Amino acid sequence: MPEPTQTKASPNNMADTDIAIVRIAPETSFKNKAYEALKEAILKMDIYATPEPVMLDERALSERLGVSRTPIREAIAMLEQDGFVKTVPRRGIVVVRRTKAEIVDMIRAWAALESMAARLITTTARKKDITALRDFFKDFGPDRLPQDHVEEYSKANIAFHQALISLSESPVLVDLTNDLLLHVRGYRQLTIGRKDRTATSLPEHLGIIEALEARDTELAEKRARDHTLGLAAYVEAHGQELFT
Amino acid sequence: MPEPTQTKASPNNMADTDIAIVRIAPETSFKNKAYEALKEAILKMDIYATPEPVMLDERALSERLGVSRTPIREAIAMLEQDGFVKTVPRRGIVVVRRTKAEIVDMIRAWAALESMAARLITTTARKKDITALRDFFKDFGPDRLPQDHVEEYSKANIAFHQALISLSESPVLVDLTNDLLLHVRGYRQLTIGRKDRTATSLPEHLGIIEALEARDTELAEKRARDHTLGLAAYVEAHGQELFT
DNA sequence: TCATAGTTTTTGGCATGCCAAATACCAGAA
DNA sequence: TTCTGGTATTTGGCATGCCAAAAACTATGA
Repeated sequence: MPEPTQTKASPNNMADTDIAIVRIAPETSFKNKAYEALKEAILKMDIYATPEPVMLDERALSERLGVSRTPIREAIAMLEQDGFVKTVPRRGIVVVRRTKAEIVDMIRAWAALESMAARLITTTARKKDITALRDFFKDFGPDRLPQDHVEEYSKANIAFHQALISLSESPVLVDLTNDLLLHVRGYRQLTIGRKDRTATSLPEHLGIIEALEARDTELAEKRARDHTLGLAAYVEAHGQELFT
Repeated sequence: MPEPTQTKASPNNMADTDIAIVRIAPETSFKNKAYEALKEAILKMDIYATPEPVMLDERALSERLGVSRTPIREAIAMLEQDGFVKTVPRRGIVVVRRTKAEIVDMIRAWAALESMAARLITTTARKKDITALRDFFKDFGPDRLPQDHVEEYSKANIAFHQALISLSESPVLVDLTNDLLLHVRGYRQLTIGRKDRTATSLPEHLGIIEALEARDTELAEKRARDHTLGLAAYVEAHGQELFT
């Protein structure tokens, strides 16, 4: 379960000279530093490139990061909760590889969460915030097609989806989808062949925005859901060769 | 992110005398035992009963469980990933209390996932499995009203929802909702005043089942969503006095 | 009595070292 | 050369002990 993303400042009213002293920087521990470092490293590496499973070594990592094994082990335990690694007792720590079915499954869950976000947005978000979603695609149009700038469009795409979810004002939806995205994105071959999907993507995005602006709850929900379910179907249909 | 629930037996074909030797019991480590024990303890305690935050002590726990602090700390790190506890550097480990807004938010996410499950079920589940969902409520009817046996109905209720999600054959949906349920259930005052909601619950459940049987994807999704969103609205409206 | 400086205690963070299981490696026999 | 038994090595699991920050406590003085 995700943490609430916020770090609420305690509203305790002290004396009159209350200068919003929140509490000095928690100086992130080695454990957390190791967690972040390992997580980033895992997301950066291309897990699906090699047929052999990717292994991690506690001692090597501790040496690499300049800390003892203890904080490393705690970080590994956290990553295992996230589902990024799996430690096998006297064998080693292996970076988890997702099957196509699992990726598709995750995208479906993502679709569920995003459609709920769309639903909430129609009832609470401000008009200007909704309209601002168009800016993510302002560099694309009939004269500058997304399919001709796949990499760039891909970034705008992800930014759009994250901004969309954020508009729901729901920390749980935000955190859950971010977690899912991390897993799905790790499967970067998703980029391959995305070209033929990119063409339909932009109009669908705009359709979602329009429904949101119209405060059409049911339509916005449906469009958001179908759009992401479309991706799931695409991966399911065109992804087999990408998994060993 | 949740682990896939399965523990797939490796299908490596050895010699001819392959007697399905799967791999001796992994003998769960102290770390995992501690994790399970602490998790259960946290879920069992009534966090919202006292106004003071509930604290945990590493040393006390290690003594209590008869292990050293190391596996305890690793278990704590895992629980922190789950969002059950929060360790504050030189202060202690505090069991996280959810605000009403957070609980409502979680229920909404749950609604999203469950409606997607309903959607999937209409296209893949077997008729007999869907019909079997009625069994959870076979002990209730016009002559034996749910609101007269709230405790019993509550258990049937949860069992029904979990069985429903399972029918989706989606490990991700199952794991995510289970995680959410653990947090929501911890807020056990949810039981209070549930009596007036129980009356409408049963018909709604049956309505969901009917839509599933009719393979009406849209209707099943809508009914599942609205049912759980109804709970969210209920908590939002009637739950303020339950949070300090 | 109350404020304050100084001391002790508590508490999580972390380094170290040993253990046993699993594996890799190697020499000797067939 | 190949199989086999045994030994060295690797690897995660865990116990221990010390450290510094923060809190609790105490003695001192106005």
